[in-house]
Amino acid sequence: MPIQLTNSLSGKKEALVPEVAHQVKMYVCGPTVYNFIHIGNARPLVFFDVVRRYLEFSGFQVTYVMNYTDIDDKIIDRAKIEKTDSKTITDKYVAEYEKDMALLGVKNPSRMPRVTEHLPGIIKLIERLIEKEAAYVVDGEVYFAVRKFKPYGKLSGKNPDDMLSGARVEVEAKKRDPLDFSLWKPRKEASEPAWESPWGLGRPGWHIECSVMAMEYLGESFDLHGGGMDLIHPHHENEIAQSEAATEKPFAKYWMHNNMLNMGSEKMSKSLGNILLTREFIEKYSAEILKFMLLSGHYRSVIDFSALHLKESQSALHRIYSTLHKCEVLAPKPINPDAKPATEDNKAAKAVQEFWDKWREAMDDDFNTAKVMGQVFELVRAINAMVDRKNFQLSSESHATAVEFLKQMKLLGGVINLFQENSETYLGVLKNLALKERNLDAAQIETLIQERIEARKAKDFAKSDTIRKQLSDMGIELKDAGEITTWDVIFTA
RNA sequence: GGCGGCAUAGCCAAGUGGUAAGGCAGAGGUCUGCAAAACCUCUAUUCCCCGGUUCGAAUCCGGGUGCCGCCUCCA
Repeated sequence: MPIQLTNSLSGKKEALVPEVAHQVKMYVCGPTVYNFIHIGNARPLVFFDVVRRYLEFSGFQVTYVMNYTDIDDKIIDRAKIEKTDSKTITDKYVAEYEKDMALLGVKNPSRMPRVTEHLPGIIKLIERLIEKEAAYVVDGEVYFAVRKFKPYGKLSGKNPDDMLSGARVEVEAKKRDPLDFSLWKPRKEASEPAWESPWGLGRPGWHIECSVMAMEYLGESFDLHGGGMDLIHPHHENEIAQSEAATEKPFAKYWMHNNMLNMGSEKMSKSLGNILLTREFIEKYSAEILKFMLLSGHYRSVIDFSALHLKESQSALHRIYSTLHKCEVLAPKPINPDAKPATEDNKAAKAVQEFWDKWREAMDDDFNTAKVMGQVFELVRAINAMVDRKNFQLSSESHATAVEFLKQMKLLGGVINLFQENSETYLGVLKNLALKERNLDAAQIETLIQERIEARKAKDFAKSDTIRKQLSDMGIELKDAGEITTWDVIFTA
């Protein structure tokens, strides 16, 4: 069964058949490097990394290109604010972006080219378009002639004739048609970064860079182009127009678009100001929860970010890690040769066995990570039923299941970029984050717990309960498993 | 105004013709000194509304309604 994906170009699910067998060439629009990224920006970063990982896992050799847009008005503005030059700004935020990628555990794309390194290619492509009369020059500015490219609108479904009515199309006297967009802009101020070109000093427009960099590293036709849904028009539509007008070949065969992340039922965006920085989120709640939230919904659905949603995700993810933890503890323990397998053992063994096919089937079907999460929880329940039953003894069967469970989860985790952490570490990190947030001290908690253990031994339950109440008021939850008492931090929204 | 997308329980969320996954929250039970955790059971006769196609629809078609996105920089 080949991998199916929803192609925005056709609006339908299609089988992924790359141009060259066993190789996928993919391009995803990267960041404009003038600021830290917010968690909405993290969505395509995390999702397309999963796409790449799953393709590689499925045996494809993937060439993954993600660009840095390091020429842009906002960069120039930012440089003014920080009283420095564009290069300093872009270098800084490229480094910060890479830090965020590392924190998210996102694999480095095969290439991360920058626009400033591709001026010759950009100029060459613009010249090619002018030769073909798909573009024209007016006073040092080069425009793409949208009407010359007949299929314009094939990705977004927008008809050029409809686009003018009621739309906010910028009317510029220099343009032959209001829909035409800029390929090359002349320099306005001496302080702006600018490059020599046949049309004078200036810089490239926004869209042309992606066409050039994609073609440079992937060829004039390649397999998969990704990005956020908000880029469909005009950015991706324009990429298609420029590229196909120049090469007269299909640009990308498949287009995939992730939906938005909303905050307060509006798109999270820098211009609206309703943002939460990826860095802040990770410091406060961990990267794991962010990834879990992003992958718990289908990539084509809107995710509404809220405190409640966050809390639910924390609890849910905690459940998975607790089960991983149980099995990690069990794995090195000696097997009881007298233990006989119980019904729960058989059920769990079967669940683990079937898991492998199930999650791959879900991933084959348009990268349905949300469905995979459901499957994970079903498996978790089966494992819990085995491990937590009364009089559990580690039979060779249950031991094998626990070990296989860990193995399968690591395998899946390697694909969806989750569950890679040692559960002890993960749960510990969560605790520390929560303690820090509440200004609590772990040593103090341990002391109280020790006192309670003593009280319980002495059957002084009144004192034991007082201490437990005291801890619960601090947001600490106790779990007694026989002689052993562990603790957790209660999540708050 | 045009073009996309979405609408499933208190909340989050899978499910594109065969009779509603999963998670969170809640209720009861097992376990426990009592709890918590875990497990078991329960919690949408019904999938925004109205028509239609079909033996059969949350799923397909037509018409509404509502929300989001894009048409300006945006993942």
